[in-house]
Amino acid sequence: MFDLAILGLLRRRPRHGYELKARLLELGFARVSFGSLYPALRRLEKRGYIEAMRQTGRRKAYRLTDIGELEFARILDSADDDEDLRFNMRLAFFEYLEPAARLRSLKQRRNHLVGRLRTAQRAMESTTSQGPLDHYTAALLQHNIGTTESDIAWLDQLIAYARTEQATQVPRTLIGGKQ
Amino acid sequence: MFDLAILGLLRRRPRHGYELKARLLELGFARVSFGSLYPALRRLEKRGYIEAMRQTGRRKAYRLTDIGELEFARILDSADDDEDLRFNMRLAFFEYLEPAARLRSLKQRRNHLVGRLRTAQRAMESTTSQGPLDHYTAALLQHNIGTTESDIAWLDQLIAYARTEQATQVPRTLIGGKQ
DNA sequence: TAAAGCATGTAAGAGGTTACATGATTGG
DNA sequence: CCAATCATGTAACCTCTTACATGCTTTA
Repeated sequence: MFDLAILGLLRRRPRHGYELKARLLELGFARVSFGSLYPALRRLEKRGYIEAMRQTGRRKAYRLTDIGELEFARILDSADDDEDLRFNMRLAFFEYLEPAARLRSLKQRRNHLVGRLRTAQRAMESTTSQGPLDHYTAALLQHNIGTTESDIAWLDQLIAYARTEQATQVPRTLIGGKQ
Repeated sequence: MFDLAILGLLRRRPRHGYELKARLLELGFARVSFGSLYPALRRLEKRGYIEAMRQTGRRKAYRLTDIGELEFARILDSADDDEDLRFNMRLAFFEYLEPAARLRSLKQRRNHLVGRLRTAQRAMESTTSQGPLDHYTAALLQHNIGTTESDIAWLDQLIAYARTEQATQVPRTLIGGKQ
């Protein structure tokens, strides 16, 4: 789960485990325990994606290897729109994705959320039709709908931005230079 | 993870596994696979919290036992504010919690979110101060702050509602009947 | 009667959680 | 020098995921 986050943070510069945890917290990934972080680091090291470099004292900084960079690019580009946290992690490293891939990724996520919104709305209708809901269940369903709508609106902003990025880029080919 | 949800849905009435999945989807818990649902059902059965009652054909409906109801109450009342999904699940079954416990639970969750908001704001400041962020990371941090603020506002509404519930209740004791 | 959808189940493997254990470094 | 914090690590347990396998029931 943290593979993407770890590789992404190490891509910026080498860091040790304890520091990684602080960065992850900043990015909004609260529940990261050392019991999962350190095993994850060793797993990634065993697979050759990262390399340990002893630092002062007990510290053990890791740096991203070449195949680690490839693996990072692979995970970053693989569609994974079902889980919110996973999408957010990918977004945190969007700078390493090329503009066209960004746009594709954002659109896919949007589609997914639209589907989720429909599900939520249908749930609201069907449960309401068979008798009045208790206040808290109704509040939850309504909140599900509201947050999904607001997430879609947010994505629309990101999509609009991504489009301008593409438009300002020099086209790779002279054909199909659609702005 | 689904224990609370399964027990809560079975508390309303007996259901079979396949149906449980549909109800869970309605409540907004999208990622529930049969590979986790059926083992969970047998786990709960082994512990005596639910009982199977064969239905037509292959169907196997489960009903909540007495100790299952106790276990449900225990999980429902245990604080668990760190994970969003878990809190939402508890909220979906708030009707089975007594008003005082609801209010306590909502306040705890609010406190937790306020802490998360502070973390997010500090992250925004500290990362901004050391050079400009790339657009998407900045958008993510800003979005973290925004959704947390909006969740707090939502909780404030729920807390206000919970207070009126308490106020309209007949006080259990004549002493301390603070409205 | 064949296809699609309903319904349950198992096995292997990956990965997370909690709890425990240890050692280094810094500040009062 | 003691406490707090930094820093890493292990082990047992649990649960989830994916993939596979099976059989029933409805409807076209």
